[in-house]
Amino acid sequence: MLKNSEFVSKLRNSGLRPTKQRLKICEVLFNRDKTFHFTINDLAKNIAKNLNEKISLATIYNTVHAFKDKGYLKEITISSDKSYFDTNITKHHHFYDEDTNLLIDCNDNEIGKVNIKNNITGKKISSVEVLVRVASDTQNQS
Amino acid sequence: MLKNSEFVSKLRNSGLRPTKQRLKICEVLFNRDKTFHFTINDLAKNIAKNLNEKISLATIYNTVHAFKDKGYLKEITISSDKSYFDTNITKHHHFYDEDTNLLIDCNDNEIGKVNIKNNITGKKISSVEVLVRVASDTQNQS
DNA sequence: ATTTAGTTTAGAACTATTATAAATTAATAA
DNA sequence: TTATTAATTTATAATAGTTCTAAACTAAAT
Repeated sequence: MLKNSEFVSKLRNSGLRPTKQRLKICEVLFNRDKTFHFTINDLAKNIAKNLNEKISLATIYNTVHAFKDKGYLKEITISSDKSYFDTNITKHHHFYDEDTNLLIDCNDNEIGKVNIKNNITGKKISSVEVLVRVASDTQNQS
Repeated sequence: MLKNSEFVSKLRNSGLRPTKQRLKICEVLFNRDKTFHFTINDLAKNIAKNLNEKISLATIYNTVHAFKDKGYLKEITISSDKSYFDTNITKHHHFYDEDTNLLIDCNDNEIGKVNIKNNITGKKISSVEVLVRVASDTQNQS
C-alpha cells in the first residue's frame, strides 16, 4: 500500500500536478497487491461505485492516457473493441480467457523467451508481445 | 490469379451467395501474389478508386466480417484504433512498423516457436500470436 | 494575495461500426 | 421460363466509444 505522498512525488516527478482526481485514480489503480487489468469502462464504473465524489469521464480518459504516456500503465489490445490497461509495466505476456474476458499475466515460467531470428533491416525492436487466447475445451475455437 | 468460378464455389461452399459485390471484393482481396493486410478503410478506398461500380460501406463491413467468420480472413489488432485484416490465414506472427504503420508477416525463419510451458488449467489454447513492434533507431521507443 | 498555467468538467462533436427497413437480386419451385 | 422465397444490398439512422471545447476551477509561482 503506497502512501498518498508517494503518489504526489510520483506525479510531480513526471510533470503532472497531483490533483485530487489523479490521486484518487492512483489509489484505485496502484494500491493493490496484484496487477490490475482494466478497461476505461471498468475503471469509470469502479470509481463511480467506490468513490464519494464523482470524477468526470473526460478526466478518467485524460488521466489514463497521461499515465500511459508517462509509462505507469501499459495498453493491451485484445480486439478492435476491447482494450485493456495493465498496471504491470514490466515486459511480460498474456493469456486471454475468451470465456470470462479476463486477461492474465504470464511470467517466464509460463512462456519462454521469444526467439526473434531476423528483424526488419534498419529497425529497432520496441516491444515483443505474445497473446495466448484460451477457451474451455467444449467451446469452438478460432 | 484465381478464376471467378473458383470464388463462386468458394463462396457457395461456405453458404454465402456469390453476389456481384462479394465477387468483386474477392478479386480485390485474393487475386494477389502476396498476403494483403488492410483496414476496412483501406479496402473501402481501394474499392472506391479501382472499381467502376460502387459498393456500399455497409456491404464492405458485412462482407469482411462474413469472410472472417468463414475463416478466409484473420483479424490482427494493433491498437484500439487500428485493426487489420490479413488474407494469410495460416498460423503466423507479425512485425508492425510504427513508422509506416505497415504490418509484415513473419515466418518460422524470423520468429521461433513460442514455448508455452504452462497453460491455464481446464482451458484449451485457441491461438498464440506474437506482435513485434519495430521503429527506426532514431525514434523514441515505447 | 495575485497571477499564470495546468486541470477538470459537462456537454458537444466526431468517428467507426452496427442496425434498420425498403429495394434488389439470387436461388428455388412450379 | 416465370413466380416465389429468402438472402443481400443499400442509404441512412442509430449507437458507442472517444476526443474536443471552452468556461470554471485549482495548484503553483510570483
